[in-house]
Amino acid sequence: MQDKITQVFKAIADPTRRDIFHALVIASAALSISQISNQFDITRQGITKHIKTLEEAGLVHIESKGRERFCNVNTNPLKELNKWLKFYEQFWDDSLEDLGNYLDTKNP
Amino acid sequence: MQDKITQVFKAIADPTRRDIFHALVIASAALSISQISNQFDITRQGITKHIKTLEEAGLVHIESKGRERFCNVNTNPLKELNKWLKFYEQFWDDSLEDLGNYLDTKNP
DNA sequence: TTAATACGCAACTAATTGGTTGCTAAATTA
DNA sequence: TAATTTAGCAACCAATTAGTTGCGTATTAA
Repeated sequence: MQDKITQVFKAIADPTRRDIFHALVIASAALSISQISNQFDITRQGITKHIKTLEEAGLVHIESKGRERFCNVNTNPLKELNKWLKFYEQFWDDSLEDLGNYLDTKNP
Repeated sequence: MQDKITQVFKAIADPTRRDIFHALVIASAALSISQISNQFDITRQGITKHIKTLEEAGLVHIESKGRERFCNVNTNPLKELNKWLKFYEQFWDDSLEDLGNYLDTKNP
């Protein structure tokens, strides 16, 4: 099994999954599998597989209600990616504004 | 062909490539293919393939000198990932994350 | 009670991935 | 000049991925 951060990176490395994830975030409500697949050109089963990947990365949490399964989004695992990126931020060659932001986070 | 941000996400989604990338960053000098492969347990050809992926994502730039090929790292493409994450930052929930950490320590 | 809906599971496929070995060519060193 | 080092290329392989179709089952609606 891969480590957590790899799971999250791989989950969002796929453009379709990023789209599903985004759809869930802007919906600001739990969406059923069918509701999601209606928005995409791939089959419901294809969506289910993507959802499972997102779920395993902790980006989606599923709640069953009757015959439906509602997908709740959770953006928190993205914090790990942010933390990973943070280290390399110091090597970006950038404008003074961004350097300022960096120094602010270093010296709050 | 995939779009740029997908290329960058996929490049760093692989743990070996993250390690190679990290090795290049902390080396703060260009490393040859052999110098890199000496640090890993996979073959030189394996490393070459990973380097190519990183190169196509813009995270590595190669400079030939004699029979050697030196890999220069470039962290700038990571800015795109940061920008992508930025949008979802507003949905992060600090208390839930703390609860998650708490549960992790309770159930390791 | 029957029909429709929402979904999971399994099997299958084609393409991609991460890795290997074997070979060749160019550049450097002895 | 001969041997060694650095590296690319091609072929191959096993595992994974992104997607499909077909079918069975539970839940809801008519």
